[in-house]
Parts: sequence; C-alpha cells; structure tokens
Amino acid sequence: MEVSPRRILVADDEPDILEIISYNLAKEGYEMYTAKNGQEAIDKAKAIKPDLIILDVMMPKKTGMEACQALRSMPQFQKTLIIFLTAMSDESSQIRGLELGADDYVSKPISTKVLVSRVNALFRRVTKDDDEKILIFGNIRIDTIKFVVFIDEIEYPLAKKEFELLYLLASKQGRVFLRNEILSQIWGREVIVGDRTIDVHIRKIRQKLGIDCITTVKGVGYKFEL
Amino acid sequence: MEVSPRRILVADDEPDILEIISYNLAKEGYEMYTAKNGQEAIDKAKAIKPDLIILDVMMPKKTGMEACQALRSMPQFQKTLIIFLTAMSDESSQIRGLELGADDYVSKPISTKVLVSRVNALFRRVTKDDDEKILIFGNIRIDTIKFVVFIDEIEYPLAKKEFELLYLLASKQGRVFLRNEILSQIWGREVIVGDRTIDVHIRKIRQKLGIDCITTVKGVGYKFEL
DNA sequence: ATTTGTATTATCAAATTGTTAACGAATTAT
DNA sequence: ATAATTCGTTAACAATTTGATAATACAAAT
Repeated sequence: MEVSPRRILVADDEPDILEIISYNLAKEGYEMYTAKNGQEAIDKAKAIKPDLIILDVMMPKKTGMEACQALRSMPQFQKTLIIFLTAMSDESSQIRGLELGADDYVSKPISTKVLVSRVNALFRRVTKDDDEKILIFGNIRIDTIKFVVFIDEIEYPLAKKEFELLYLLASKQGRVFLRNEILSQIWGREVIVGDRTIDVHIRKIRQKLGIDCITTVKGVGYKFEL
Repeated sequence: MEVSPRRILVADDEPDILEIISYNLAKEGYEMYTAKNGQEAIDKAKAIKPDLIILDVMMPKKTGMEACQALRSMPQFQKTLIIFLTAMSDESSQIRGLELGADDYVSKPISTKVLVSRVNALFRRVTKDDDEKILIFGNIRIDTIKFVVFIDEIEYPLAKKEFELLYLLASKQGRVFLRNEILSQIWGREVIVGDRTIDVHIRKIRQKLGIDCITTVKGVGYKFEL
C-alpha cells in the first residue's frame, strides 16, 4: 500500500558529510534533500515534508537542537522522525536531544553502515498510532478519531465514502491519485463501480467543505492541494 | 499523606529504548528499573514489586505476552499495571494482549510524550478508582459512584447497560466508537448480541436524558458530543 | 466541429439506523 | 417463595441516509 519513497532531509554544515549521507541513503532507495544549516533545515522541511530529518547538532545559523525544538513546536512535525548527529559522546547532549523530541542519535564520526541501519530501523518501527490519525494543513484538520473535518474549528461532517476519499488524497498532500488507485484503495480490488462515481463524491466533498482543496488533473486523477 | 515513589519496570531488548523511557519517566518522578528480556522482567518484578510494568511485545527469552501471562498467574501481580509496547497495529495482537490482562498499549515508535501521559493516566485511574470516576461536561455529570447521570442537578437513572454505554462514549468525548468496539468493550469478546441491540440502548439513553449528546456517524459508529 | 474528459443534477436502490412492541430473564419487592 | 417490576434482547417495520448510475451540461484540446 505504501508506494512513494520515504523523504529524508539531512542538515549539516560540512558538504562532505552531507554528500556521504545523501549518497548512502539514496542508495537505499530514499529520496534525499539537504540543508546547510538549521534555519535552512526548517525552511526546507516545511516545503518538503520529509518523513525523517537528520540534524547535525553543531551548525551555524541555528543549531540542530534549536531547529529540532522549532520543528517540534509545529503540529505538522510532531510525528516526523528526527535523528541527531553529534560529535559529543557525553550523555548530557544526548539526553538534551531526547528531551527535545529526537527519536535517535548517531555519534560522529559516522559509520555509514550504522547510520543506514539506524534509519532503516526507525522506519521499520513506524506504524500508525491512535494518536496520529489526524491530518493538519493550516486551518484544515482531518480527524479520523472524530470522523470529522474541521476548517477554522468549524465542524464539517462528511459521509463515510466522502471522508475516506478525502483522507486518502490528503494523506499524501499534492500527490496525484489515479482513478484506478482511488478505486482500488477505497472500493477494494474487485471494483464494480464506475468512474463517474468518483466525480460525484469529489463534488460532494467540494460542496460540503466549500473550499477548493481538491484539484482535478485532467486525464489523470485528483490531488489534495491548498 | 506521604507516598513513596511509584516503581516502574521497563523491559525491552533495545538499550536505546530502555534509556529513553527510563530517562523520561524518571524525570516525572518515577523510580525506574530495567530488564533486557521477558525472563529478566519476571525475575526482577519478583524482587522489586513494581507498580507498573512496561513490556515490549517482541523480546528474546520470553516475549512480552508470555511474561505478562506468567506474571498474571502469580497472585502478587494480579493488580499490577501492565503496558505493552507494540510495533504491531493490528487488532489481533492487541486483543490477545487484553486477554492476557494488559492495562494499556503504546505503539512504536514511542512518543515519549504519549508514553508519559499514558503512564500518568493509568496511575491516576488507579488512585481515583474508589473516589473519583465522575465525568463532567458542562451541566452534565456522569457519576460512576452513584451510577447516575445528572443534568442541571436533576437525576436521570439509567439501566446498567445504558449507563455503561454512555460512560464508554463519554470517556473519550468526540471520539467515534465503532460498533465492534462498543460490542467488545461492553459485551466482551464473545459477543452474541445483534447490532440492533446497540441502537435500542442508544435510543433509550437519548430518550431518558432528553438531550442530544450522542451523535450517529452512519456506517461508522457513535460518539459523545455536545 | 469533434472528441475526450469532467461537473452537475436528479433519481433510484441499497445500506444503515430509528422506533416500537413483545417476551423471557433477571432483579426486586411483597 | 411468589409476584411484581425492571432489564436486555430481538424481531419487525419505518425512516433516513448513502452510494451508484444515468443523463445532460460544460470545458478544453485536437
């Protein structure tokens, strides 16, 4: 069911390290992005929405810890995995890192083998938790627990199929879902329903929410976008 | 009244996780102990007599579930709180866990914030066991001690099943409970009763209370909402 | 102008829930 | 112990909501 590659953002001020890490994780099939300092890491994270962020502790502009703290304060990065790269082997910095919400840390000098296996291990453990079934995009909140969509804290109840459809699209913001994908994801393998059915549900969502958050990509499918 | 700190035993085969959990719960004032596998957890539990045991499901020597079963069979651990750490999100393992007597679950990857709040909540539940199982929502009061619902200080007596149902829904305000969830929570795992039974009880609650506090989510379930 | 693809609307069938009444089981009162 | 009452469940049917389709309108591309 999971198809798109995991996105990883690495932030370090040493270009060599950036390159080594990127190269090795890309080889593992990850989609790599880089940043040269803490501030850039934050900015890029917002745009890229990575699944994992690797932060060097010592960086100009903003340290890894400051960046981590800033990121964790934003709702959309509350569940994003974060790994610290630290030259310090003393526990105090590691503990501080954990306190700020890091999921793991790797000490310098890095062994690419160690890093890769830690990254893989982290992803292997990712499964949906009850506490993370809520999608937030600015003033829009898609809440699977309450089965309701909020826009500016106002509740918009959707029917089951409508909600499922919206949740599917929003779960990968910006990604275009082919009509086939939508059908098999929501209606199952043995689909009997016709293509028009999707349109009608899309229409109802647009109508009920009153905002333009689903974009039609003619001849291809639909995507969630703001 | 002076209380000795609560003792918590954590068992996991990954030293990092052990450290993260220990650190964060120690910060909360708990007295932490660790074990590297299921067998060690059992041995240490006997010596330490912890108030809460956190067990990773997947461990060498003895799995968390095996350890739980072994502990629960000993009289001195019948009332000890047990939390499972599970990477699995599928119900089957959670259901098995419940059967074995777990008090809660936390899915991996662990958010320390979630874990800490769950632990605190569990202890809160234990202490308030006898004196404060009362839910209050504005002018509505659901009083488990008196087994009665108050609305504006007027008493509305409910039958047992009705009360249990209302309490379940209200215990997680806004959260949708699937019919299956309701059935297994209130009627137990070996459910024989039909689906209409829920409706009828819901109806009686609505009728008796005279207010609209239960919302139907068609095709999904019910939720408590004001 | 024609083709291709999507939007919109109305309509109907199916799925789901609401409601009522009835009846045995469990509980309480006599 | 027996009668009276309450409770939990089910069945039957009504009411409602939902989902799917067809028909038509519209838009863009060729």
